[in-house]
Formats: sequence, structure tokens, C-alpha cells
Amino acid sequence: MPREGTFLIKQKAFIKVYLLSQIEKGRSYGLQLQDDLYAAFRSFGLEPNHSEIYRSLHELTEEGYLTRRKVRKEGAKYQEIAVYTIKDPEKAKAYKAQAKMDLERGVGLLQKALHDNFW
Amino acid sequence: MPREGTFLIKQKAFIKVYLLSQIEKGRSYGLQLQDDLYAAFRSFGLEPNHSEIYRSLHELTEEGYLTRRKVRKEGAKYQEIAVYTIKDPEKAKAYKAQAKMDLERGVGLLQKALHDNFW
DNA sequence: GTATGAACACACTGTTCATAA
DNA sequence: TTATGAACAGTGTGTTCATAC
Repeated sequence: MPREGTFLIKQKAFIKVYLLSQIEKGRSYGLQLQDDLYAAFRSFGLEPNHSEIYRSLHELTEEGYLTRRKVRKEGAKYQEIAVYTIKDPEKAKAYKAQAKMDLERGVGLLQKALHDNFW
Repeated sequence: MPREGTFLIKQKAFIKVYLLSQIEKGRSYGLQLQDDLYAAFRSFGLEPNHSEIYRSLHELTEEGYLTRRKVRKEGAKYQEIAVYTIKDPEKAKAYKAQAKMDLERGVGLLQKALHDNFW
């Protein structure tokens, strides 16, 4: 569950929602997921570093949302990657439902500030 | 200038915009400004503590946006308060213009997340 | 060079403590 | 009690370092 203190959603919770969604769609490992995020938010200048992605994946795993397994990736050179899959779809759904509320609340908060301070 | 790393606007920058606006309207001291904020955001459950307000006022003063003077407040009991006024209206205007962009960017970011993750 | 992970360091913010009238 | 301010502490996140292929 996100639930971020009282101000806006934290970057990590924001990232976690994307990770869950992308993994639901079949995306699977760290740097690949980072590339997805970069592509999605390039226009916003948002480029969370790889450590933030890994931390998020680790937490989602510890918290029971994801399953992690090590796989040898075929290519020009064999490379070992950590592949993630959804462990508990219902739990993931609940996480996202909470995140949706947090995102909507954030939109409301920012729009109110725009309304109150910029006539 | 706000300019908050790369994710969303920080709470302190968010508060600073309100402080500038309220002081422009004639509001003047710490706890009074905190009351204004509480009233505005009660429905969002947002209640920044007094230290955050004071920190913001101190920074705005150090950065040249506000002027601070100590005044004896008349009432049931005399009380010394720190009264703030706008020092440089043009500079304040520039701060708010930057904050406006940050707020709008935040709305865009959150709405994109809602769009991308919640079909 | 790609991929993963941990360690370190700093910035943001909430809680507590201190002082004054 | 109202008002102000500083000190302290926890957390979030960016940077760096380490390891493996």
C-alpha cells in the first residue's frame, strides 16, 4: 500500500505502480523496466536512477507482490538477469487501487494550489 | 525559485507560494499563515507543522522575497510577533511564475500516471 | 559494455525541546 | 496559553562503489 504521509505521492510509490503495470504486461527485469519509464517520461525530464528501480523491485518482492527468479539471458554474451512476475494479482490490484486514490488526491491538491494562487 | 529536482514539487516550495500569496493579501505572521493553510487544505488532510512554516518564512526572507520585523501585538496580553511583508514584488512574481510551471508539470505527471496505469 | 546490488551521503520533513510574553 | 525558533531524528532519494558476465 502506498499511503504517503500527507503531502504528495512519493517517487518510489509512483514507480511501483508502473512496475506492477509493466510486469503485468510481460515486461520483466530491472534495466528493461527502467527503459520503459524513461521512454514514458522523457518529455517530463523524469529519469529515476537504476538504484531507485531496484529498490522498488526489491520492496515489491519483500512485500509479496512479485516473485523474483534468476535467469540466464541469451544474446551476444550470456548475461544473468533477475526476472520478475506477479505473485499475487489480487494484492497487486489492491496496491494499484490505493495508488489511484493517491494520484487523484495529488491532482486535486495541485489544481487547488493553481486555482488559489493564480487567479 | 522552486525548481525541485525532477519529480514533484516539494512541500516547502508548495507552502512558499501560499505564503507569498497570503502576505500579498495582507496576512502577516507565522501561526496566522499556518491557520490559513490548515483552513485551505483541511479537506485534503494536509496539516504542515509550524516548523515547516517558519522554515519557509525564514528562507523566503534570506532569499530576499520578504522583509521581517518584530512587532508587539495588542490583545488580552501583549505578545511579540514576527510580521512579514513583501520586499520585492517583482521577485515574488517570478517565484510564483516558476512555481506555477512546477504545479502544472505535476498535474501532467500525475494525470499521465492515471492514464497509463488505469485504463 | 550490460546488469544487479549495496553503501554512502545528502536533502526533506516531522517531532521534540527551548524561550519569551 | 500563543508565538517563535532551533535541535534532533527518521526517511527518501541521488551518487558512488562493488561484483559478475
